[in-house]
Amino acid sequence: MNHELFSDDTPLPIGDGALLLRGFALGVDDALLEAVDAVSAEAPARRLCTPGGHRMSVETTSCGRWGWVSDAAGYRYAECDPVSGRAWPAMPEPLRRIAVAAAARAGHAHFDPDTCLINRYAPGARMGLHQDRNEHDFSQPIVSVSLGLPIVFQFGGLQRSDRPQRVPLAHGDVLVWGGPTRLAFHGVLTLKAGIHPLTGASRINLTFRRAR
DNA sequence: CAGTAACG
DNA sequence: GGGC
Repeated sequence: MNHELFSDDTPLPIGDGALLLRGFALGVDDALLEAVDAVSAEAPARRLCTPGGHRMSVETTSCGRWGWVSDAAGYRYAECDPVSGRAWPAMPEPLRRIAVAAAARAGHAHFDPDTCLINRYAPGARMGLHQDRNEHDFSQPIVSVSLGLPIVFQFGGLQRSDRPQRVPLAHGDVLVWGGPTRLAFHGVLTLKAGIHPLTGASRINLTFRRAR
């Protein structure tokens, strides 16, 4: 029996222009987590507030030219970390490489991310349905890397009222969406408690985008 | 509404 | 768990 025939890396379509690359980051997971630790040492993750005044349940930091921030003034990209007043840490090469490779695998040959949002989920943390729409160029896709504990991703449509499909995500999975679904509503359900050998009691999500 | 609460 |  040739198992090569059955262990293919064919991207799984989850929508029009939206693909799940199962285990795509598995070979470089250690390097990614090491990079996340380095970024977090320079720009510690913190819980942001939404414009509506609610504290988000995830802990957020960023690297790259731009960092995603949210406060009473709204959602936006900032060149400096508002906590330190300094520029965000540079995007570590292992992070950039996996994002560019995943985008290419999904058919986006010229993805050039200038920001990586790092979200840490502890048990009980979640992310409600939302659109990534603070970027300037919607022709560039979104690349999302899952590390650590599994979670259920929700991928909806272009309207909040569209019922999202549920996609279980595991350590090493990578999602790429763009084109017709670039503005699709998405989120994740509440993280359940567990222990992952590499991340312990948490899940880490890396979201790569071209902000400008 | 990148949110919570209340309610079926 | 899903919609407002």
